[in-house]
Amino acid sequence: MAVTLADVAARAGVSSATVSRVLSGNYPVAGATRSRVLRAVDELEYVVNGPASSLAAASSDLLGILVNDIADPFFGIIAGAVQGELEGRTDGPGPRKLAVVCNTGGSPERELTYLTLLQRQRAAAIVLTGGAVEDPQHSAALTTRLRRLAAGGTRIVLCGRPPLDEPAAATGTGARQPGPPPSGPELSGPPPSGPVSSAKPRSAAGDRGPLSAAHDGTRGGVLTVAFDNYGGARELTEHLLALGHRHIGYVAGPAERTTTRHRLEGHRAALAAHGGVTADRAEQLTVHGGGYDRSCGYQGARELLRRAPGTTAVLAANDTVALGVCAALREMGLRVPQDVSVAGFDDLPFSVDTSPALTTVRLPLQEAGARAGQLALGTLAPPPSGIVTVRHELRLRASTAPPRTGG
Amino acid sequence: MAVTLADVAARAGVSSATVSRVLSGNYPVAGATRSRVLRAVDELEYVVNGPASSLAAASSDLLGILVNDIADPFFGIIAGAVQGELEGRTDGPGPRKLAVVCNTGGSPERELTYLTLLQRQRAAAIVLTGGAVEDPQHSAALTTRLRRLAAGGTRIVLCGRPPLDEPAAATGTGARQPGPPPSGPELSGPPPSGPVSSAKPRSAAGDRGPLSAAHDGTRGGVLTVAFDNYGGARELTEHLLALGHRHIGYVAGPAERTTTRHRLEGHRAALAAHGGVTADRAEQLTVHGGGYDRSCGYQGARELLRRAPGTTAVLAANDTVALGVCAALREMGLRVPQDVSVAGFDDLPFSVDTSPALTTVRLPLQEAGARAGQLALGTLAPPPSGIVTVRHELRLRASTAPPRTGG
DNA sequence: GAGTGGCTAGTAAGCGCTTACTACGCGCAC
DNA sequence: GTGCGCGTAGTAAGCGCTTACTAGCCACTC
Repeated sequence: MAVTLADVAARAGVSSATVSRVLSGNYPVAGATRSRVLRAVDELEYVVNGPASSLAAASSDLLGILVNDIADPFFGIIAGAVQGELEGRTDGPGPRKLAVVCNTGGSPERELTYLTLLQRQRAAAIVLTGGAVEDPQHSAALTTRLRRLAAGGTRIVLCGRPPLDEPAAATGTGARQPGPPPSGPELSGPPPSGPVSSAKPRSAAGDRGPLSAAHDGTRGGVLTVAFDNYGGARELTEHLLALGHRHIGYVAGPAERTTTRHRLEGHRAALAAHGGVTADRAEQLTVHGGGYDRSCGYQGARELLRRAPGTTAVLAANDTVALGVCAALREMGLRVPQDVSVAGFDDLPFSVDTSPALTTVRLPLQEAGARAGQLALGTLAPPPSGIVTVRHELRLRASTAPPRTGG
Repeated sequence: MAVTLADVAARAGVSSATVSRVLSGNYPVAGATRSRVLRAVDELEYVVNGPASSLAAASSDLLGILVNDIADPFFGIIAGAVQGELEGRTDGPGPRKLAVVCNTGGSPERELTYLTLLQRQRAAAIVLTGGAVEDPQHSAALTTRLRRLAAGGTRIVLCGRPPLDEPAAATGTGARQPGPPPSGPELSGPPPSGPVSSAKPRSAAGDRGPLSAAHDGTRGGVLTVAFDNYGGARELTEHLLALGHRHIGYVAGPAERTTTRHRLEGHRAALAAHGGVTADRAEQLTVHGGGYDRSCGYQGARELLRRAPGTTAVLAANDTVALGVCAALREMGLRVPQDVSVAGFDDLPFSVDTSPALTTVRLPLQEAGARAGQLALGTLAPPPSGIVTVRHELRLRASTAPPRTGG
């Protein structure tokens, strides 16, 4: 049924080895022979058998991308950018590598399951995007898993989640570590090595054998493209404080996610630095949602305003959540920003078009995805630290304004 | 380095055939043996070699999904739903099949390229989502290609694009065929077979040999989950007409897409049926954008209002475009809906939260994706026609209202 | 007590491709 | 003229898994 290499070889009057060489182009073949082969390929409409090829060559041209929610543009943009990089590398006619996008739904089990599936396919690289779940047991399992994959030659890139050695991921205790006070939002700054996890108990699961030195970068060869969620949130809160707000609510994402934690910690840090708000009060003004979607924002805002009717500003876990917050406020008869200011995070495409336009923190998702793709492909040499940090940027728009009364 | 079947077999004291059987579970193995094998698998952390397995079994567990824009929630939702179906089939621990999401960016060439890539991987099924490009040459090439893949045993499902036999896809002439006047928006109506392409020139490319009867369904085994873009747009326009609007602008999507054409034709049909608007006028009030994104809506609205300042309502190609339209109107000092009514299409999650909330046509993307996934997996028996049509539903919200003056 | 059939498990032949190794032919230097 | 080396192309040994076929074992039956 299917046309094989041998068929093409017969038609071109050469051996199958020659055909293989022509197609992979990694061996000198005389011009005449080459074109004869190519013609035969064309005439027979031959399409390489990927599995056979992967088996023989012990490698595949699959690249896995794990996302928490494929319907969320946040991930769509990143995934699209990663794929864009695959196309750049046109080793022949069109892209050679294929991206496998896996929707984990934020579930640790599925994350692990997909990792296995990808490993089974012998994926050449895997990019894990978005916040990680902070369950210590899962973190340990995941870390071990990723390290082993990396040691086995699979390129692993984390995009938008903390590097593997980050305290919360490598520590066995259940206690939450303080957020990372990044040295700055700059591109590929030096690793914040110093104060990080001094008493690190070498991860819970048995670390069998010395993880052979992987391609490059430290941290067992697991590369990272990091967002400065902490810094972004802090700046955003500082903006609100500067406007005069003192009753700032926070509708956070799911409690056990790194992204949630870092943003929240940045927020709290700004509050603490300013001094006008007690930790207790800040705690009271924080509501955790079950996800990063619109309805969480809606419910979160209602809960928040019930707890603290005097709230004059609401920070949302991200732009989508902010949308829900706005809807709830509007429904309660509160105007944005006259009665309550609202700010999001991420600066998704729609955020500039909401009314009022949303104040938010722009994360260069496109760029982050591209970088992650390059790291995964080996196109971009990773910095010594193995960590590339991308810039964020405050986007001040119409949804935030000074509070009506002085605060 | 890698653990193989043989290693597991040795450890369990059985032959590799037995291990294979335990893992695939398609052959009786004594309980004791099975558990011994399973333990060995566990201890060795064995992960099947997918390529080898696919090669030997002449099948793979990859399912391809082609989308026009992965950053667009429209596609994200569909893709997510398709993947959801894969997980349902837990033949073992977790999902067995893997979804490969390919971002074509709406480019015909890339569509073909990805098809080749998927064919190379011997994907078990391929789902093509979203509107198709109507270039006759490309259509012919695509049709031939899909038919051949289907004949070769790959399940092909079109989701949100017309069935293969639809006039514009099978005709060699450049002339645009009239839009499909669907019998109704009901689930799996009979195929509108009759009047379709009588003088069909058997497609441009050489149709070698009789396409062997594929699994099921007509149309060469290519299944379809269809949206009634035509009907939805017509109803939406009827709604506007009923409100009293007579100057209805249309900011359409890219001209050469089936989705664009069908929606536009539905719109025009409503106008024609109503009688109050001439075809010329309708033509004048139509602006084509270069894509389905926000900026196209923004520019389109500006262009439209320049051409026809008296416009009292604007229909957008989809919700995202509608967002851009609203932004442009707002910028021009026009209020929605007091000065100009705006309506979208698709009913994406954010549409209920815009302000004003967007009137639109709800497309059950989730359901469509799920059905497409089921068809691709063979879980859902396709109707005789091979076409499943999903319901749409008008969502009347705050962005549409009667025009200020009587029209 | 030999025959029969139902379970299990092993044997081994590929699946289609890659690639180390080998073979051939020809020009050039000695 | 012989030898060497380079540029090409063929040979064939796997890659790790699936599966048809075969074989052993045991409980029954006639």
